[in-house]
Amino acid sequence: MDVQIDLILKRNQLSVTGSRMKILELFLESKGALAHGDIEKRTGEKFDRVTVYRTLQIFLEKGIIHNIPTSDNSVRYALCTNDCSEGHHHDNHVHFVCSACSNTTCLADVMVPSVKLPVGFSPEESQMVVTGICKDCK
Amino acid sequence: MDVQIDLILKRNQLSVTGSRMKILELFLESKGALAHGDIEKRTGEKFDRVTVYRTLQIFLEKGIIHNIPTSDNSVRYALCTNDCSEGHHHDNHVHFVCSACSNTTCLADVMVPSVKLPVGFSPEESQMVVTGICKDCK
DNA sequence: GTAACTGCAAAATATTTGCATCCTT
DNA sequence: AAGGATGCAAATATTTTGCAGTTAC
Repeated sequence: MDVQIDLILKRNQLSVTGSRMKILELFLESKGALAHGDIEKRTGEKFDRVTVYRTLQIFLEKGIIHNIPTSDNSVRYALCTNDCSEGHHHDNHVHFVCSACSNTTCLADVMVPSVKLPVGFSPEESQMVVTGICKDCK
Repeated sequence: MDVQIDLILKRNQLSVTGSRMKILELFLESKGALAHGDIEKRTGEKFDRVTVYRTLQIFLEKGIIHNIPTSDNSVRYALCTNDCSEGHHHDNHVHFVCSACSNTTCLADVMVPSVKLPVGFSPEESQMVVTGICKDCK
């Protein structure tokens, strides 16, 4: 059991339970984003589907993970960077979706550029998704 | 009945039917993006749910509409600009999602900036979504 | 007239809710 | 011990599929 996992959960006033540790571990060790289905598969079908839903839900609320935009109808989640706090996310890097393997990668070093909006629009958050071929499918 | 609607359908080798005309009309008159649910509501519940699914599906295939990324789990569609052709979309403007009214607006004049990707990644398409307060909710 | 489109029924999936039980604190 | 988390069952919601009847061309 990783100390880091323990810490993250406690910092967010969450009980440290098996499913939460396991799911959080998954996020920590996977570079990219996970869909609900990925989690069910990769945890080895150990948890109830409902538990996964509820765990993702509460991680989202606590700001441990955020969901990233996708064009298909899948919902994907990724770990927030350290400075995310409850209800206030700062995940300003670009996400890359591979059209071959359909994995989503966080390009942590590529910041989302800011754009000039028409008058009347006030931005709160920007997200950017680039589709293409990732380095593993090259 | 609008000539434009007729033209768009014929140009894409689609039969001109009531539901297609109506749904296409909805897209033409709404500035922003529509979710499946919006379409069911705004057409006045006239069409079968399945027809809406199938119509969106074929519009998507033909390149009449494209889907835009969202962070919540909704799937939204917007009209393609004129130069979209089958399987090859050029919809390079930014989309704006209002966190108050939750409408999605196409910012046709704001292009998606290009970013430099890490080595190994080849981009095919970029999409950008800005969340905030739109000019109507100001 | 023929091929394509629609609507209905139903299947397959996905998500949410309630509640009794179990586990963390 | 108490409150929260889990798992099961079941209620909802969403999307897909098959097929017979209807419509556009």
